[in-house]
Amino acid sequence: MDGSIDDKSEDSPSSSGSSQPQNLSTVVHTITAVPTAIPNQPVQVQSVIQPTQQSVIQAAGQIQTVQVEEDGEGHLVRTDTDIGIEKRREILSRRPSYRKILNELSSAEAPGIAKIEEDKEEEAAITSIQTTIPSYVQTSAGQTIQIAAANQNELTTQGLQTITMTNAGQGAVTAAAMPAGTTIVQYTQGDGSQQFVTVPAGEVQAYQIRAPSSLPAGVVMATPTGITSPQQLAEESARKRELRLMKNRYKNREAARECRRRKKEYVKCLETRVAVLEQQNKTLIEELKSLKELYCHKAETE
DNA sequence: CTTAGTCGCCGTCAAGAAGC
DNA sequence: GCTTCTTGACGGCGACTAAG
Repeated sequence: MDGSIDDKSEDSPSSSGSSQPQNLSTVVHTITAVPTAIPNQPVQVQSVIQPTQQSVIQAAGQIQTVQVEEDGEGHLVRTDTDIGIEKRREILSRRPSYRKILNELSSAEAPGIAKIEEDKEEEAAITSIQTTIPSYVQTSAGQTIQIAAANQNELTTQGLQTITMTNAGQGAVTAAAMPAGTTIVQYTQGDGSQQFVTVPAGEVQAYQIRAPSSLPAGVVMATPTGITSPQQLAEESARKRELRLMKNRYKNREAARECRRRKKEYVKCLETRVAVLEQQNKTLIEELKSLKELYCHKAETE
């Protein structure tokens, strides 16, 4: 069950994401779990959480204050059934991202925890495609052919220096989900990095290399010139679709990596918090013990 | 040595959220 | 409304380990 957390202790302002307690003393909070599948049903949860954790979830989900009453057995029961439930459920239908959670945690926490940086690696990401795709190409014993650019000015404005066409229609390429006979068009940029596009065999000479604005810098679409028949148009659109899918898959691969990294970081952060809290709990228990002893000793002497 | 089970990592897809 | 981002779920793969 995906539950929201609502603070029942003293000053729980649902409006403020900024007024977070800075000390890490243990506070008993009431967790009001809002069932997403069974609406308006009171739930009974009590737990001990930290102020920062509570503030995180408040900030992410903008939780409202809810009425909580104690039932006969000492459980805390949520009793409000009126406005805001739908909205809250809507808000909570998806948990906030790890990036948000961890950044909130970091801002509330001591400065030891680093924030998750925004992605500023767009260029690096595009560079890494060059290290991925060549593995399909280098294993083939393809014939390399130098071709001339159809529009030299256009190419030079894109920073291209050489264009190399690699005839790589062997098994290594077909294993990479490319049709047999597919030709890889490879070109080298000014910085020495390489890019690849796929072109069906037999159509190479009819192609003009261009760089459409919709693609990331450096990725080139190969567009056939003089296509007239519906079949060629269909092939062309299929090719474009495949290229788009390849691009999406690549981006998602990177995104999944990032997501896993953030998740790991988030879990690590939580584990650290658990360790800290356990230690604090220990200390507090010891403190309570010694105070009790002191009090008993004093009472005995009087 | 082989096999089965487990674990961690990865790529992909799909769905929802967020941005424009 | 469309595109991009984020993340859960799923399956595949390799490494490791214990049992036979």
